[in-house]
Amino acid sequence: MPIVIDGRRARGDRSRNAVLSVATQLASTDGLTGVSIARLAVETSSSKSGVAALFGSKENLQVAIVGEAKRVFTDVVVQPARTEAPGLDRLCALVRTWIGYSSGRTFRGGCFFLAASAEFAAHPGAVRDAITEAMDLWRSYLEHQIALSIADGALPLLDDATQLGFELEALLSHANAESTLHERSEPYRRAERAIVERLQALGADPRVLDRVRAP
Amino acid sequence: MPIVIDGRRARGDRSRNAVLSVATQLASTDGLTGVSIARLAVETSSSKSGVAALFGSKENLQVAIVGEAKRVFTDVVVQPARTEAPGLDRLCALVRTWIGYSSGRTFRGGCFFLAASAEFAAHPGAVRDAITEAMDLWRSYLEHQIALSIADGALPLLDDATQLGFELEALLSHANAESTLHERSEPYRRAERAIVERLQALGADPRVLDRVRAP
DNA sequence: AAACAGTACGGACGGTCGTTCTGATAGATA
DNA sequence: TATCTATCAGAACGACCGTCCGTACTGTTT
Repeated sequence: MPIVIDGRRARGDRSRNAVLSVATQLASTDGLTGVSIARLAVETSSSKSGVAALFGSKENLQVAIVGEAKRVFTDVVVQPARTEAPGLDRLCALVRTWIGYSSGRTFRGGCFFLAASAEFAAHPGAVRDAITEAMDLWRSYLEHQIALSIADGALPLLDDATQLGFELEALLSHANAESTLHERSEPYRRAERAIVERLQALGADPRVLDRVRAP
Repeated sequence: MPIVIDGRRARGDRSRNAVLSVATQLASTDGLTGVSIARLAVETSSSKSGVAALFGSKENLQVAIVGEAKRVFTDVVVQPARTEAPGLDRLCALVRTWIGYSSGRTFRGGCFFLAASAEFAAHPGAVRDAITEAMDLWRSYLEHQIALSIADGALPLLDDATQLGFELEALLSHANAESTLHERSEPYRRAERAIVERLQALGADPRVLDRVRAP
């Protein structure tokens, strides 16, 4: 990624980011199909053809929105957890930051990727590929921390990292779904509780609760 | 619900059902917003205004689609499980029939309600109300079977039926999401395994596995 | 037989959509 | 200075959308 010195491209990037900032929010509630170039133009006080020219096509725009959401997700969920040591500590931190990301409505409609993946599950193409690539990256990162926990002996009763990854993602995404649908925060408490009890059942330090709950 | 003897209404009901049958399939992949009256007219070889007249408005059509999906869900998931005794046996049967319903693609896009609820989570109104009502009914039925299991002493280590209901729904819906997104059936095996182990950890008869797995 | 109700059609309505073309402007390059 | 290049605005396009109107046909009710 070369540093942008071209004033024209710099201006374009500023415009693109302004549009994408609005677009990710819109897409989390109305879907990637629901966000229209015309509407983005109105909300950013620019012309429809101007917005269209910035991305070339609607599909390109959708891919760019996914990329922007991935950037935000990394900033809000992954980066803050890097202060914790790799392994179980960081795994708990990721659970904590993810719940904060979802419940704090970083995106108005809850987790962007859960909304987008449900929308595009049956629509193969560049957009779905971008979504699955981002989600696969997140899953592999989660599983890596689980694998490290096993290697550390922090989860002595677990041997299948992928299985625990599946269960954690299930609980977190269901909390997101229930919370957005019923506009309540109780589901996050239920997910927290299930995760803590599951980790304890796998032989984790009982004080794992304090690491999952927000400080 | 009076029996229809009016020939005109009977004809209308036949037309409505024909449209709804196509519409539920379409909605499970393209969303309730994505199914258009014009497209339904083409796919049912009738006129656009004819289809529109059958439902009055698009919102009414969407509510009717949810109702049709609920009917199908009851037929495919709830009814078959009624052969098993209330309590843990029926709970296991419901898990089994639900996995069959989702993995067998009763709806092309996987579970209709999970797709619809994700789409309408941020859109209050009659459609979302219909979705949540159907899902709440299913949840309460699931929780009721869990409560009966507790009362039977079949889950001696469990005291919170709602919590287990949350966990089961999380695992099942995540299997649906992963399966539709990656077009694989492995997630259902992971959900099965997690559910069986969870029930066993709560003190259920170890042979609970045979009741969850398809015969 | 007459009045009414429900289903279906063709057609037209205003609106939104994504895309494309033209031209103006600002900035980089030679 | 002259030549590209990237960002925009304006205008128009064809396609699709949901809704409404008038009309015809069928069946029910009185």
